[in-house]
Amino acid sequence: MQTDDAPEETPADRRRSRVRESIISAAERVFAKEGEEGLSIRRLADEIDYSPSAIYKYFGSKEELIDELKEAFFERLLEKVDNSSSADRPFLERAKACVATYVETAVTRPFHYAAAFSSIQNDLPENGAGILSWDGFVASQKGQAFGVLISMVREGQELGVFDPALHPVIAAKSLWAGSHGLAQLLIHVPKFHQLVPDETPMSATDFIEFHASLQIRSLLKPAVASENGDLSGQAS
Amino acid sequence: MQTDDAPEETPADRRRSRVRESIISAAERVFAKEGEEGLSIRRLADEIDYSPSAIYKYFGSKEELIDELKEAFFERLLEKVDNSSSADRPFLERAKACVATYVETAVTRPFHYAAAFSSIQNDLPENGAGILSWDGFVASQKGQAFGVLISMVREGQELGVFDPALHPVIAAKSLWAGSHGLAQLLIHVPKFHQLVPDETPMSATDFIEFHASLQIRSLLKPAVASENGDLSGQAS
DNA sequence: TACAAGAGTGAACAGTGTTCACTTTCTGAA
DNA sequence: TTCAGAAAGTGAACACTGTTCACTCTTGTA
Repeated sequence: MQTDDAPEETPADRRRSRVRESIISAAERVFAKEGEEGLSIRRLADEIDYSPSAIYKYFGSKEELIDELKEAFFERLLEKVDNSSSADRPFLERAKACVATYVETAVTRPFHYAAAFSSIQNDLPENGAGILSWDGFVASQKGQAFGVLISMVREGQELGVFDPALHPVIAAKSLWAGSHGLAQLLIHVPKFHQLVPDETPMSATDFIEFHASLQIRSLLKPAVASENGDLSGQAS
Repeated sequence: MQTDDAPEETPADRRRSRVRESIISAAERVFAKEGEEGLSIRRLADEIDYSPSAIYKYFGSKEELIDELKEAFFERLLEKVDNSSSADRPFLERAKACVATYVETAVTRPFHYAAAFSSIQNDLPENGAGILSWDGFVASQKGQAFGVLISMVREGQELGVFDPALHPVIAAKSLWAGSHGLAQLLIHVPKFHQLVPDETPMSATDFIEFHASLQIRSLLKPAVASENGDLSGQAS
């Protein structure tokens, strides 16, 4: 971002961004495998043959570095979800794929996804308006991915398959909650998807598919609900 | 637990468990307000007027201490959910209340709830059978709360309101994912529940209620789906 | 009263993120 | 080409963290 809009790019600039990139890619490698716990500045410095303090010439803090990893991840996530929602298929299939893709991508990089929802900021009661406005939110990567969901709900309503009584934004939030929850449980509860008493194990993909179906079903116009069958909950 | 089944309780025992309790309660106080980040052994020692190393005479590690806080929290959570699901009300109301209570209780102690789902253990591919068996899972506090959901789904099916085609365990997992997701988003996304473009803010409680309704609706037998109306998504 | 078990302590270890004075390297203008 | 100044890079240090360990002191028991 800061290299593109610069009118001139000197060799020093290129050198700098190359070092910066090497830090990022080393961080990405370690973080994807071991998460925030395994990623220490000293270790990172070791891997790229610099001193720990050198890293602070490129990133203000460890948090800033990790934020960049998370943002890049959410960019990929948004892209994938966006693609899956704009494919050339029947609407209900696309809707399901949209939710499923979100969960699948999240699970691909568990540490990235989990870290993005790890910090708790207790909102100060003084700033009554709230730190996070709607506009600020939709501008973020998270918000953009959320925006895809909203338009999906709207489309479903226009097509007459989704319940028109639902507020699109609020329904989308429910959808997001459901997808987020499944992703989190798959990430944090070891064998979540194949956790059953009797011997009918299910693949993660099948479970994601099933969950997506259930979620979409909850939004259907009551009249058409019966037309969307096949939710036996068994792997096909 | 270890004090009750002891045949004799000497004054030393009482003294010991009193100190232990003071550690726990100080930890609880700090953790509830500031989470894992604010809770350091040295600070805890300061608050109870002991040396840091003294704490290790009572708890093997910081993690062990926090685990106890989390377990106590999940005990409360289970109790509340259990109560709400066994109240004397129409089934669909109870079902909704069950989900809503889970989310509300989780949000009450955000740090406890978030911490319970914060560690990622990459399951080693060698132990193919999986670390977490079904039996081991239902024995845990999390598993017990999950068990309540399963019986709720079963009851709904027996009453003929829930889709009999659904596998109760798998449907319950979807339900859990949805509830968990909402709780997490309410905790981690600052103004999640009142995040709307136009001027129709919603209270957290109302949103939880709405989400619970949607979730229950996804399980309804297709035929009766139309009987359960009023999901406009607006605060009442 | 003597002895052993337990409670409690202070110092230390190994680790963390971060800062800062310092040297080295590079670059652009005189 | 020279030279000032800005970057790049460094090592030592600071203030933390969880944890351990040899040590003292208190307590209960034989």
